[in-house]
Amino acid sequence: MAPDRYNARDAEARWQKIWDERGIFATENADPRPKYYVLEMFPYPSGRIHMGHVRNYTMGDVVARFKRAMGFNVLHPMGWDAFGMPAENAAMERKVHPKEWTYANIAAMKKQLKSMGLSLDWSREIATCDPSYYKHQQKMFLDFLRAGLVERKQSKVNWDPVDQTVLANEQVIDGRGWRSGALVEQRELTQWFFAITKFAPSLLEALDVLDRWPDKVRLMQKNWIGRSEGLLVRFALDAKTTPDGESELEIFTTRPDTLFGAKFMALAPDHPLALAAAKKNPRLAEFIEECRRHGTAQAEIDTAEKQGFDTGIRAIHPFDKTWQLPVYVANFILMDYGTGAIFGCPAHDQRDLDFVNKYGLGNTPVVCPPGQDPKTFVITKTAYDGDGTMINSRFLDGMTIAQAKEEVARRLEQETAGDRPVAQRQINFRLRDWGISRQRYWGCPIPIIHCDKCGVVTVPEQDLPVTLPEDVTFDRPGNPLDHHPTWKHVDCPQCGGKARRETDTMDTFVDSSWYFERFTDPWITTAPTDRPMVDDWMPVDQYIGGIEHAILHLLYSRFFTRAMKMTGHVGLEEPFKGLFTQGMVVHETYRTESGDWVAPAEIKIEADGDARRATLLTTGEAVEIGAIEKMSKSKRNTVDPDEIIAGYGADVARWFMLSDSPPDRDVEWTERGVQGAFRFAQRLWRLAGEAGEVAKGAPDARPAEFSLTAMTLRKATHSALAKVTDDIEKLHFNVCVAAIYEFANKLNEVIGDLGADSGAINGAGNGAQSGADEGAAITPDVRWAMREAVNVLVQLFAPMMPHLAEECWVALGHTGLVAQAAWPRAERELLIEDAITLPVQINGKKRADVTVAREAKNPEIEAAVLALDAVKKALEGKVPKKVIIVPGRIVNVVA
RNA sequence: GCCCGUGUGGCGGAACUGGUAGACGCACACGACUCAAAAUCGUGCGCCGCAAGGCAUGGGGGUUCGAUUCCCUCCACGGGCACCA
Repeated sequence: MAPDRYNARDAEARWQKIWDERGIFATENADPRPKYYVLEMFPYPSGRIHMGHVRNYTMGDVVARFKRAMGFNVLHPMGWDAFGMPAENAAMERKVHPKEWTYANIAAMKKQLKSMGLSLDWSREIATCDPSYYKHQQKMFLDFLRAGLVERKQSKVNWDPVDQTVLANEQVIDGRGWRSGALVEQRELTQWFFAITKFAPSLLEALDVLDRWPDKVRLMQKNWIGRSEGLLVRFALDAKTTPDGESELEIFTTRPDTLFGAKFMALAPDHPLALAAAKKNPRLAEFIEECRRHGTAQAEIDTAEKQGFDTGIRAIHPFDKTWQLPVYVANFILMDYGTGAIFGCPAHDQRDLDFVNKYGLGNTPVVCPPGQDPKTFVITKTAYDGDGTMINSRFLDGMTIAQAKEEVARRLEQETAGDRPVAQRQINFRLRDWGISRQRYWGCPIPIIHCDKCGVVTVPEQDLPVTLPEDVTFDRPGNPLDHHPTWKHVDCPQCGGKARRETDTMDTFVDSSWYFERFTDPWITTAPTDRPMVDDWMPVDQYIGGIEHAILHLLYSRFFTRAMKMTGHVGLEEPFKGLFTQGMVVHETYRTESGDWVAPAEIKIEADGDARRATLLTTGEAVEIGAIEKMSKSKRNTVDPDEIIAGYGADVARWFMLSDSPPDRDVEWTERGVQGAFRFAQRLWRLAGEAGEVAKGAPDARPAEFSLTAMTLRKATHSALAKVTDDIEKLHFNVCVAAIYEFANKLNEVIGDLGADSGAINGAGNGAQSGADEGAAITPDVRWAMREAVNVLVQLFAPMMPHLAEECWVALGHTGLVAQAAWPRAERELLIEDAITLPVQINGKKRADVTVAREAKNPEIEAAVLALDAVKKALEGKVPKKVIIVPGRIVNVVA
């Protein structure tokens, strides 16, 4: 007899050890079964897992265990996104080496992950900070460079003058460095870039093919890539007015139709023509300097007024040589989009309108909204950007916008200036090249050497990896690689003369852009990937992670895979076939009267009628229960996975994570909910024991006939099985959980009914001889159906609560592991009933039910329905106007 | 400002392609067991109403025999982008 209570702590450690010893989750590359690659976004080794990890990895583990049971060769690996700033910060604050800190964290987190009972293949574990990993990344950098996918160019960056480093936009808070608090400067720096824009069309178009990605993420990427179709137009300049006799200005526009509404031209402050003009005009130079100071701080952009400076330069309208337009430098023109110059049509662009209203340049509407009288249509404060008919536009008048765009493009393409056409069609993207240079130590070194004679020289491949020096110091600001006394001083591989290593390292997003490909064969030392292996395993069938990576990580990975294809390292372009973005784990917040945040573990909550009261455990002081928010250290509303696992067990934590909310929405972690999950785990344990008793002595062979009780059981079994099978596939874990509860309730009910005959359950323990007497209520077919039911029950929850499932599996007399058992097949034909009960509506409101044979024809059903008292009463003897019968669904009588 | 999403009992949520709204869980109430508590088991639980019945999926309108589901409009909350020409 199994014990009454399930001891999670004991069982979980035991089963984890058994899985580990038998190596059942290590995946063979040479396996004839169909492959399935499930991957959760690998963690940054901060030192401790948090509840978000628990949720993420539980979901992936359910998929992995389910697919394994379905007969797939499942790849489910884990690794560490191990480079990054926190390690350097720890080095500065605690005088511990980044490497030491990182590996200690990895060890601690690995232990925690193991305690969750995840079915991971640890033999493929990788850490991106390991030279055996980043060596290949350096190799690919060189391959990309040869393929023209890496560029070195000047770019504006956020520069922290105190820490002497580049900051990402996210690290600039209110114009100040997040660590130093220093005012951030805009600096022009020479940086390494990946030419992601070369793939912009492909990255955009392929989004349509990613039909197993959330629409939301596809849309976000689409907007981020930002394609727009337009016309590149060369405006002639009045050379008398230009600083150095420049004769033309090229602009990009998506609205060539509005050319006759032009009132001015505008240049970005960094535009070459603006800079040339500034050399001869100190006041303009001052204006440009002013624009630069305002840079990228977002709050400023929000409120910044449109400002301009008339350069005195005059442009000539492409359709009218006598029409001159003033050329301004304006603070709202971006140098790195289009050509950094525009023509302004104030009537149909809000920014341009704001601008002319400030400088008194006027506006002329050229698109008249439908139903408006062109004679009276005026624009004052609000630009019109809708559809309409062209007006005030000479040969374009009367056309639609689309016709006018086409006509302008056609005419200007034919016209030439010099020997080139005045205009050409162009597609522009918002996407920028990916700057990967970071002035940091704890990252992948860029394998480049700078030689005064030879210039930029690549590190020869036989010299890879370029490893990080270990003897570095963090006692002063700036890049420790740059400070290192010897590391950067090398001989030039080309001329042998004195040269310097590149001291910038790569953005950590590079590290995470191909780890999923490395997992397919992390052992190969001669290349980043083993082509047959990577081609077999990729793409990742199901990738699971947070929505916060919807753009950067996922876009970079899509780029990187394309670049790897181009350089021969993989055979595909899209790395992730299915993507799932899970919601966050949120928790109530608590604060004392003095306003201090208090952790959930420090308080006690009591029911007070319908309300709840919280008090501080230590002092009994009243605590206010606040909003439900994302778990964060600052609000102190975190719950430590370790404590939950120690107290309730990993299975309970996993179950609760899956049970309450749909996986793509936020889930609220509550003590009540965890206790509910704990109670259910105990209930399953008892239920498996009781059901096992009933199932004892069940015949091996499937009975030819099933009694009503047995059929009830079988229907419940296969209904639950069908539902859970379908819903795991769709990742609707919360619905699976509900179906398992429902099935467990049903099983419990049947056992209760059987148990009503005292002694029945245990009476027929040894089959035929005693079956005749006291065991009369429990016939062999019922025992057989019960055995089927309880086996299925255990298998259904096995992906979610794998330890408890193994424990039950043994108690049911199985010798193998449930983790290795094949998923049972749902006999869906059992779910088809002979007689069906249809709801009967009268005028769309449900009034009765009618039970008819499954194959009953419509006239029969109609007759049965019209014979119902409720229907007769409603019709009051009249003939119904209409009777609608939806087969197998519903009947609606229209009176 | 532009784009997108969400809105169902006290709470989390379910509902296939337009077909019985509220599965399942939590909370709550009552009962059983117990000296007692916990655990467990049973019953009830959208709102109004004694009942018959009526009203209910953010508000208003529409399409339909029938709308949580489709369309229009308004409101609230959440997310993304943010001077992209």
